[in-house]
Amino acid sequence: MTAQRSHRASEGVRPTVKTLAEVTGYSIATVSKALNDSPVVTEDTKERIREAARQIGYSVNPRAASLRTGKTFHAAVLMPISVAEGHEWNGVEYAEILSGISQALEGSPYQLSIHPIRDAAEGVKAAEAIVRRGLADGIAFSGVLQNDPRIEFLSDADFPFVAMGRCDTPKDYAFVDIDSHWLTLDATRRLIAGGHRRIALINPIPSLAYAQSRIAGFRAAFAEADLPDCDDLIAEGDLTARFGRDSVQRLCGGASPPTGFVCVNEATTLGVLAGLRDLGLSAGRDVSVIAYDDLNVSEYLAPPLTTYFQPVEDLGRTLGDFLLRRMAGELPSDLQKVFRPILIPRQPDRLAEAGHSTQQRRMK
Amino acid sequence: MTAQRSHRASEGVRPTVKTLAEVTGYSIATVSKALNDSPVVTEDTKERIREAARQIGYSVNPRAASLRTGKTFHAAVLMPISVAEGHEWNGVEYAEILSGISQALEGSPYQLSIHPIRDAAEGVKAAEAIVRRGLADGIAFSGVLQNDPRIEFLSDADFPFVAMGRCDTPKDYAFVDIDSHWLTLDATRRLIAGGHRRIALINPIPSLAYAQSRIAGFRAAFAEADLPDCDDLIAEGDLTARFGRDSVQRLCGGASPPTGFVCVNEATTLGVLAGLRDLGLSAGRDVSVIAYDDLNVSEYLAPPLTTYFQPVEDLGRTLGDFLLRRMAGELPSDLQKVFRPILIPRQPDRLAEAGHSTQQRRMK
DNA sequence: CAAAGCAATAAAAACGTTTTTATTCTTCGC
DNA sequence: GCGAAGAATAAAAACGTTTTTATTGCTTTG
Repeated sequence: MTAQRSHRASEGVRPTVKTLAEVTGYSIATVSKALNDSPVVTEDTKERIREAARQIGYSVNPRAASLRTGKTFHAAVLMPISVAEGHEWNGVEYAEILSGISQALEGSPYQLSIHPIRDAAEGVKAAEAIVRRGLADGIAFSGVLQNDPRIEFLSDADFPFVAMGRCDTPKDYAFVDIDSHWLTLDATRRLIAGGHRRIALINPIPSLAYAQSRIAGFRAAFAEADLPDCDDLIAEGDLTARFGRDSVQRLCGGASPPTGFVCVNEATTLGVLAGLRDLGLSAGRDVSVIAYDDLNVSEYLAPPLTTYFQPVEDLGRTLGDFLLRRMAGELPSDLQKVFRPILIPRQPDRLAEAGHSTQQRRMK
Repeated sequence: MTAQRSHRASEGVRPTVKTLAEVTGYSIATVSKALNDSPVVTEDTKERIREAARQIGYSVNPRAASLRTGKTFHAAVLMPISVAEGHEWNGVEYAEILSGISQALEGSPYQLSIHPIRDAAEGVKAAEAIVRRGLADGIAFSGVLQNDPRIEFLSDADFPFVAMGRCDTPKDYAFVDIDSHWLTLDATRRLIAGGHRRIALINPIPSLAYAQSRIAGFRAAFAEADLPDCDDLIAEGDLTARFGRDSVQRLCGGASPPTGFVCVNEATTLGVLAGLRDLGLSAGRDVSVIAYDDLNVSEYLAPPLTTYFQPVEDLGRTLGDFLLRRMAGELPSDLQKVFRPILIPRQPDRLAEAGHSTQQRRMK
């Protein structure tokens, strides 16, 4: 009738349960029950009604059903929107996460809706709005902080959610995560085994929960080898290429510069490589760089890098699966999974011999 | 009452217009009209009712309103989900697009919901479902084909939509796009001016509308310089790094290999650089490579590349803005915008002197 | 000063479901 | 053969809005 829905008028009015009732001769109550596979209606009539529904192309109006049942059939994702200035690539492959979640939701009656947030604080506000206004039946989010207010709030509200990332809250919540502690432990071990003693850790901002796991793993590697730690070589910042480049600049300007780097994502790794080139250093020859990939990119870098690879889409798929199950009432304690990335070695990652040492290169 | 909404029980029942009516002493009709700023209710009562709404934290139930009005207050995005195998990065920064759209929708009553699709055909099915089942009030999508069935369908259904990309349909539809013709024309010109005569165009699959624009611009540059075309040096494929690398391999194996490359996105460019290295060739010395960036990445490549840069987030923001306006009834002809990327020169892009020629390098 | 007009608000209907309650019709036990 | 039980279906209420129609109480006007 209005301009907005003129498209409906052109193809006749949309069929409802009432239409279906008239067509089949049953009451709308029976029709509704039949379509919802209620046990009180006989199999024969169910089949007849379903057939008629197919015939006239009936599909339920989700908002009407929602009004009655209170369920929204929407799953919300709190998606960080870019804040890095100058359109710096921060490499967070949210498209992959969303793709994974979508795949999990496919076939379910749930729609995916996204709520943009700039930081965790906005995340709480978004979550509150979703719960209060009944915008969705469950929430997914990533970038878990050490004390994440979203986890606090949603746990207390007893609202279904799944987080990508762990933190040490007493609440038992559903999550998927990457084994960051193992990752940096293993990567640092590898470099130590290669003869490196001064190793840099390129890390995200410390408020993120996994940043702490990475630091712990990093430290553990030195501790178990009875070596002095390299806490002075931990760089923390946003995950842009610029941050990677700047970190190299800063770290290599110190008295005892690193010979090895443990990186955090594709964008920063790209920046680290660029930073090394700035100094006339070459990864694989003068220094060793180990990457972490959400995407499959390190193979194409110059040089191709040893990397820990975990397709983030897989995490997304599990996240979506967990969210469905959480919304169906499963307990958080049954919905927790930690992924261990696979190591793809592409470099020996050994300390360069003296002739090519970092210190000498830096002189020129 | 049910387990699913136990979180509501804990914080009391959610206020409705009825609550608000009881609290203020007005009827629910007046309350509703007041909240919708109807001219028939006096300013005094409006203010009183609004104040009460604030007091008790009332917010409208969108699904109830939707049921009555027929509007859904959802904007749908058809998002391609990854199909490239082996988790190859295809560089389509959908997160940026979504971020842009979100920003445009912020402050409006519209929610963003995403519908995963694998190709344009699935896109039509998704669009049909959205229209038929009334899942959203408008649709946005990208990856426009030469004869895009989604445009055909949605135009005919008179359903609001905005596309990212143009095609030469007779329908007048709303779109945002990048000036691909100009881009490849300008890039090829630049290489020709630098002395290059054999230039490769790394292109997406030909069914995409912008693939044809790119080819046309590419050809135009040779035509205006009165030079033989390089149609034999057009590579077409999915936009992965692998495709870039493989294309270099194939093109440089020919009788008259390219000395210059016009690339299509970050991932392919990365692949092209890797492919060149495979052959012992170096971009900037032996051959010239010009990139196109959605993200700001080319600065960090080895070597930093001349690039045409267009932040895709800006396109997304305009797309979202157009979609809002289209849903509000504005005409498609007023909602069309073409973005021209900016050139960021980082290399001279001149043909290498004989001593470093491509042919010689390839011998070793 | 009574009828008409108008401004403000209230009542009621409608949107399309689901669910609770009511009705009909068979069947069965005694 | 009659009441009760039970199976199948129908009727009605409810979800929370918006919108159409109705009511009330003033003002205005001839």
